[in-house]
Amino acid sequence: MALKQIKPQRRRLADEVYDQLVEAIMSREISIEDRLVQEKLAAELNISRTPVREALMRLETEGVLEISASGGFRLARMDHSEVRQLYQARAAIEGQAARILAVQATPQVLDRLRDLIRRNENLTTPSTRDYFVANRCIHRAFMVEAGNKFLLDIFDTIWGNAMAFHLFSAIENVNISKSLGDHLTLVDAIETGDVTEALETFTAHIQAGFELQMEGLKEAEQG
Amino acid sequence: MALKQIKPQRRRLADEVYDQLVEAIMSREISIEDRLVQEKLAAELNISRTPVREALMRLETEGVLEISASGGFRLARMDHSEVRQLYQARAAIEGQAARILAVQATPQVLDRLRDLIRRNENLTTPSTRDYFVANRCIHRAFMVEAGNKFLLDIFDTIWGNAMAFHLFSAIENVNISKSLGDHLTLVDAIETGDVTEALETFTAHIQAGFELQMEGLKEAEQG
DNA sequence: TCCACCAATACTGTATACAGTATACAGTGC
DNA sequence: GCACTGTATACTGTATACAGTATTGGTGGA
Repeated sequence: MALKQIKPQRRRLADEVYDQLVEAIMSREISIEDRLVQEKLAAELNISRTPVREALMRLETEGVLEISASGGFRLARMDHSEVRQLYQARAAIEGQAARILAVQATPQVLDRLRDLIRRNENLTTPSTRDYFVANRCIHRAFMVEAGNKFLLDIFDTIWGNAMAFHLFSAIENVNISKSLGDHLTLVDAIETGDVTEALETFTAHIQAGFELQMEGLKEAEQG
Repeated sequence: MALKQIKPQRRRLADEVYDQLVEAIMSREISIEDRLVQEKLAAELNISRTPVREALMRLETEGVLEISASGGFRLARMDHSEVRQLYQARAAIEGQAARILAVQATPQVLDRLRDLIRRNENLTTPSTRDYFVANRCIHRAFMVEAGNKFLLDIFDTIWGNAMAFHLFSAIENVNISKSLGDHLTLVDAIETGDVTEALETFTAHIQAGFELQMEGLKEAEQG
């Protein structure tokens, strides 16, 4: 008898709320001036306040939401300095993964990465949202292959933050394909086995993304 | 008029519970085989289950606790591989801070750091706990001076994890003072202004801490 | 018009109650 | 004695009720 194992993770309502909120944020259904109030959301979802509260507080500790002065939560906003800081944190985490991979990556790992990159860079119907997802998928793969669960956790938190602000290649004003064609060279840098080379290549890639981002932000402000 | 903004941070019971749990973990009042059950804790603290639940779940997402199979939470266990991963994450974060400081640190910043290090390395009654606290205080100062709130957040999470396992110089079997005398050289490395030099010095320092840690773990297992 | 003060309300934090699920355990048949 | 099954128990997840506090809005007085 070979039955599939039933999902061991009991899915809680709070998780469901969390996912729905993330989805709503990414699809811009929740805007910067919306106020998210526990009672309202609970009524809308037809559940009690308890799981809603939990989801909201989780998003708050992750930095996606912040408490509004007049009660409730709203999308945290990020100024230029914070965007820079976020990219610095990204560089720290992903750069370290690159160092690790430079030392330990096997040919099989490199193949897997190249394969995944080709599949994800080959978008037929590219919306900005698709770009963001593909970009995250590619970068996440490096983290997974590096095999460090703490780095992976931090990565997810950072990109969760970025998601809230449509950062990391999700700004419309930028020609995103510029930054999305570059990922195979990252694998090449890892393949050299040179730790510093790998780090510098990743850092440069992320730095380039940062500059594109800042351009986009400036244009968005002027336009 | 330039008054400091009063922090309107309402202190909630969940925060209190959280702090008490952290304190209890650090002072080893909670051991690895203890099971933390919401109802029991709530009764002990004479409050309701709600804030207890919140504190426990916070510690769980931080990786300090894990859900026990038979219900309740218990201290998460960390094997050698995970300890290594944690140190890798540390190196990523603190190494990046070092790179930032190498670029932007002013003489005033360097002075402040040296001053704080001298005060903290000068322990008169050194318990292992004191060492841990002093060590964290020193390393945290670098993060604060780097001025990146994301890196600081991640730092706190990582050291929160370490706290749970008495890691990062809190193992008794190791001659801790070896690693606690080294911090002024970190400032020197930053002062050179050489980004790579700063990174490498920090990485080496953390690597040395890791090796001390592993020695301690091995001795603890054999003894 | 502006400010002060008071009432209404909006929202959160905490307690408690209820229901569902998993674990432990004892009883029954063999 | 052993395997299995039903039942009690333990614990969590969710709902709801209650209380306190901050914000809003309005009213009266200068």
